[in-house]
Amino acid sequence: MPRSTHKSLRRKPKQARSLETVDVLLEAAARVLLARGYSAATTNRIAETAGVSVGTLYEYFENKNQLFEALIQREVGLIVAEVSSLPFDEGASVAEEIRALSFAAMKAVRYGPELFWALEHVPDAALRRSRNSARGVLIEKVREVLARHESELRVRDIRRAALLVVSAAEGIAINASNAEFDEQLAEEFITMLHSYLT
Amino acid sequence: MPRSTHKSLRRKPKQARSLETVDVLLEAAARVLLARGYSAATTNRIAETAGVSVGTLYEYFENKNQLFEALIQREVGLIVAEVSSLPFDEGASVAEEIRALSFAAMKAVRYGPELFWALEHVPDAALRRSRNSARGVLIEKVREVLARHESELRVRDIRRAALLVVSAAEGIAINASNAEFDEQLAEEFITMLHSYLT
Amino acid sequence: MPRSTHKSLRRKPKQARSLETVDVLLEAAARVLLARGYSAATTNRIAETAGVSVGTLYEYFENKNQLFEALIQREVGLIVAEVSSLPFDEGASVAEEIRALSFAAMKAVRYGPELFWALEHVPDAALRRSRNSARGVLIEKVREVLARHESELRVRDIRRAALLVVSAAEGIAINASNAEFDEQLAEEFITMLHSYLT
Amino acid sequence: MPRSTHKSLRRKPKQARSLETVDVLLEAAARVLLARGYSAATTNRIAETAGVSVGTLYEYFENKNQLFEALIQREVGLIVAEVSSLPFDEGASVAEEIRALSFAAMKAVRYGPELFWALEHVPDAALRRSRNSARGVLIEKVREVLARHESELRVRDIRRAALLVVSAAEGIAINASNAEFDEQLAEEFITMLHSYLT
DNA sequence: TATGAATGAGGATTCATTCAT
DNA sequence: AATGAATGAATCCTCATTCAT
Repeated sequence: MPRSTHKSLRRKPKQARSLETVDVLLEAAARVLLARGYSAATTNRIAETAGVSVGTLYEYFENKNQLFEALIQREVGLIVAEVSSLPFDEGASVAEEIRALSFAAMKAVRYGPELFWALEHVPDAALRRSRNSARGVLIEKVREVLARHESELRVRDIRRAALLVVSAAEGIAINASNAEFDEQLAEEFITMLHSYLT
Repeated sequence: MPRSTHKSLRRKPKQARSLETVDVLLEAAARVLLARGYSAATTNRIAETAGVSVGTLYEYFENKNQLFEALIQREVGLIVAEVSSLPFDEGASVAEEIRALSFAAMKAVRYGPELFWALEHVPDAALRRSRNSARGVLIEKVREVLARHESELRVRDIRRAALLVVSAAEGIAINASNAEFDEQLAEEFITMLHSYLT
Repeated sequence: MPRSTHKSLRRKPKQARSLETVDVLLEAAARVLLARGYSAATTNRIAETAGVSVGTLYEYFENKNQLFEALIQREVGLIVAEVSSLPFDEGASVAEEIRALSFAAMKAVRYGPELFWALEHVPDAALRRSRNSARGVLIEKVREVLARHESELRVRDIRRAALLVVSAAEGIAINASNAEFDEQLAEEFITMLHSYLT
Repeated sequence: MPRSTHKSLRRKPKQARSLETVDVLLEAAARVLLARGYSAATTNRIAETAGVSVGTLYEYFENKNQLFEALIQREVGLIVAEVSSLPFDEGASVAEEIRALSFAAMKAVRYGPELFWALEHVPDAALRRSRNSARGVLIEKVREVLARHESELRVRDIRRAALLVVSAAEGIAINASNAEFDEQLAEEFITMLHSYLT
């Protein structure tokens, strides 16, 4: 599985060092975002946290938004990759498949949902698009699973059901940072999906 | 039932005009927020949109955050009020009650969920609290409904179920601005809740 | 002895009430200046302290500077009046006369030298002039005293001596708010003048 | 002897250019202050006068007050340094020593006393402290001189005498900007001190 | 490639002043 | 005469971005 490809970088990283720098910057962006919030996440602070100069940051990213865009794409990419690489299990039930899907997605959320939450504060339409496209992938994946089990299901409009499932999951993820969220709530959610679908 | 109480204003509005001005400002803040996003929602722009001068804005609000704080509280207050004033219907089923609750909440979201989404960008902990307290009210309301119908339900932990229901609803509301959201999705959601709960 | 005449007022105070208002405003200006410093002495705050509206303040004073100008003139006027009204004592020695002069001036400084200090922060050339003219009066008065005793004195240039005496006194007055300043320092000052002059 | 130490700067000047910039800014601050007064000494104007951008000003100074604080400390430091470095002359009389001290202090007042006068308008307690500490150094220096000549003196309380001398000098310095101040007044002042002390 | 000093447009906020009531 | 809400020019300060070294 290839690492993220970091498209649309200013300077194409042909050397190992450059690739590292990009990752160090994204890492720093994530850390600053989580630790101090978006309004404190200045380019200078991120560069400093990354241990490079602002100038270097701008060698790799056209502007601040593109840095966050890249961060989102990296994190979203991880989720998509994780979900896409799920082994295809012929004999699994809908419940089992949805369950596997959910946990695969959760596992890929490296910094916790808080990072996504913080990333919402980035005021750029492009980010909205990135996020939506990630959701699109998830919805599609869920739709596939549902389609494969169509005969077992009560729901008629499979596309809509997938949309509903992913949206609901998102709502729960968003609140995951709250105290009351725990493993059991995740299980309860799967129970809900199960009783809804079958 | 008064529309809003306008607590903690800088200048206590004793005259009718002042009261209007506050509302005009909140209205303008909401409009600018929706139309141009948080980062473009400058105090000058909001004042201009409201048709008053910046100075006037600062007559009524200590600072920018307090303006948005007031906006959140007003909107959240509307939801809470709407939900709280639901007529108590002895004979209603869980499904009916949840349905009524959902639509009451939706009805109170005057500017659509987009406003709440945009308000998340306000970098102030107080806002997070306001929003969370609103969710708390909704969760409690749902819990009450569930408790009243406990015998009909399959779920054991009612508190957790309420949390799940509200979180899922939030996820759907957040995506409500997308094209695919429609009345039918809302109905489907209620179907999901119904099959989960009973 | 007439009260201050309050020249150059916007609205000529023909009625008792107006005259009072002016004094109340000057009083408030002095109090705010002493209590909170010049930068906190806004026209709104002064009016509020005076118990009137800003509008009223502007009925009586063209602008903020003129208010302070009037305050300075009032206070300086008191000093000048006090010093001018000193009884002419034929038989007094230079030392006695200078002593009397010093204490007369000190007595007239109603709010303490701190007010003059604070008034220095008013950024207006006109005020500098007011203050200087007050010094001019004092210098002239001292010069008269010295001239009357010319035969007893060592100093040749009486005008210069008067300038020196008043300037030195001013330096001591400015530091009068410091802890170490006390009655004895004042006496020591008079001793200094005495040994210098005779 | 270094000109100024530039402590507590925002950006530690590691390069020659930075060090110059700080001095250029302080110079500009002094010039603007003298030419147009405190209320016209805006950060933008000072930066412009210095030939740099506002941003640069804020690279080196946390805020406007700190800029003036640094200016005061630099100028006060010059006086203290000049006075402290006075050669110790065993055989000198009190009069000669005081004379040397006075002229040393005057020489160090680069922009004339007007700058100190203008700096009084800076509304910050820290500045008051800086100024007072400078006075403290001068008083101490004078006290030392007087103590060394105690046997020749009439004054009993040497500390108080030093306080009196410095305060009087300050009063004269403050008025030094007036037309009538000249070299002869300074000499007359020294005469006064001499006749007072011995 | 990397650096970091410099830039300056833009934003939040204040406050002297006005004027309709 | 008095009021006080409204005004908006002016101020301080930030931070994304550039560019000479």
